[in-house]
Amino acid sequence: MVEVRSIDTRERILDTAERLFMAHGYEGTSMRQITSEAAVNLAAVNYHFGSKESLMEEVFRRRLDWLSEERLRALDEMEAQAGDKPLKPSQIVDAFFGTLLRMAEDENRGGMNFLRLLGRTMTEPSEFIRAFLAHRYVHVMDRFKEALFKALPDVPKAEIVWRFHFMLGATSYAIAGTDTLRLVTDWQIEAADKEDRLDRLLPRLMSFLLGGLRAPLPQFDTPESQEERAAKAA
Amino acid sequence: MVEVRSIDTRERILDTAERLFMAHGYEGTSMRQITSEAAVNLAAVNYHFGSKESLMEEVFRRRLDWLSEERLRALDEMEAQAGDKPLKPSQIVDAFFGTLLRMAEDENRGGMNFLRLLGRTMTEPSEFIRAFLAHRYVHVMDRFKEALFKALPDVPKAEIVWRFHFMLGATSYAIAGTDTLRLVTDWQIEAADKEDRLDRLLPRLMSFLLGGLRAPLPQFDTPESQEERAAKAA
DNA sequence: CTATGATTCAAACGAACGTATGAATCATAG
DNA sequence: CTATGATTCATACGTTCGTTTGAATCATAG
Repeated sequence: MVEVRSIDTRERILDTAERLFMAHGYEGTSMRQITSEAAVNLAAVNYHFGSKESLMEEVFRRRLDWLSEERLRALDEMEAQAGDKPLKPSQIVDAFFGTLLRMAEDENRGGMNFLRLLGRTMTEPSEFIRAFLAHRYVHVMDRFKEALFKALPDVPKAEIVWRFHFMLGATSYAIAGTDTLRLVTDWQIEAADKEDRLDRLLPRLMSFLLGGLRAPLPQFDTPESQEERAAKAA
Repeated sequence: MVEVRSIDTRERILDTAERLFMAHGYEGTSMRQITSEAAVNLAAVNYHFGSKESLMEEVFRRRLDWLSEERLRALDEMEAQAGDKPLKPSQIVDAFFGTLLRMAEDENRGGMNFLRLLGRTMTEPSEFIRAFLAHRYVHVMDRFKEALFKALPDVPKAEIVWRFHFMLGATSYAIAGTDTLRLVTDWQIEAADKEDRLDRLLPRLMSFLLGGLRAPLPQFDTPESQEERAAKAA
């Protein structure tokens, strides 16, 4: 067989790059940092991946290909069980965001580290990686969009797309989480250990996402009239 | 008077840096790009600001000092008018996030460009700028946290902090908006012009945020029991 | 054992980076 | 008009960047 030494090297590079890209960003991480911490030669990245950009793409591909399949599998199962009936919004949200967060519990699939890298990258201005993600996983987004359209037939499609977008943002921050949260508060929220925090994050986030997804529709007028509706709904 | 030529130079550098930091990130933007596009000498940044890091801090300080005052002023007015009674959550959310989005309509205060830079920076791993923001504006966050605690006395404080955090994330994505949204959908949401989109964004976001903020509390158990509650509440 | 292709290695490349320097140029006060 | 301090300028410094090269080393097939 070919590739005996190389598999270890490739994986070690990917693991290290994933960690450093998360900690310092793409531009802020140098090839020398990666290869040094991975204990491989400087030229190894270019040999195995071709370039720094291709390495970044592979870091994402390794995790997201699996995640996308899991998300679609979860959605397929639910739709098969529901038959003709539309899914509940909570099912769709769980298939998408729940599958993502449950991925964080599996250290072999990148754990929290990769999720935080993902969340940060979505807002980061790295043109090439955003273009890569957009083209490679657009079909997953489309499937979930369509599912939400069917589940919420009375809500304008534009509104659903926007709220899906808002949910992505909330989730991104939820994942980046512990660090950014210190910006909001210096007060110790919970002394619980990491496992516990992760267990509690999913229910917390799901409640928030579903509340936002099913909120009364905006009226596109003065804030006062919106306030009236909100007060009435409460 | 001193500083006649320098005021123009300073402002031109800040404007250009703001735009380029938004487009390519902090690490991805070079001093030579900034000074070249601002039509000033390469040494001008170090002369006027001392270093690239200090320039970045000034880019934020110039906008956020004003924004923080506006936010606190809005909150002060509402609390004065409410007397002893707690504010409505929608008022607090509008004072914080509404003030932010209305800032985007004022091109003299940075417009959408700065807001997108801000949103991206919150998830970006630039240690020094995150630390700067955390220390300089922590008192604003604390004021709004306390206001939410009073407005929602039955909701655990930890839950409020988390939901405030989720709201920040949703807003960050809402602002980054138009670009990232193409990742969610290639389909043309609205052909409306920029002004119109901005007008509609605030009501859309406010509905979502308030829906999330007032969602039923999570129970930290199985997803099934959460689904039951969600169905009952709908 | 030997040949072959895959992988690793040390070293170097040119380019771009942030910063520093000292002279030139400007605006203004006396 | 002249002196002074603020600002601009061209240029260079030392460092680090991503990438390339060609030889050395390895694992395996014949």
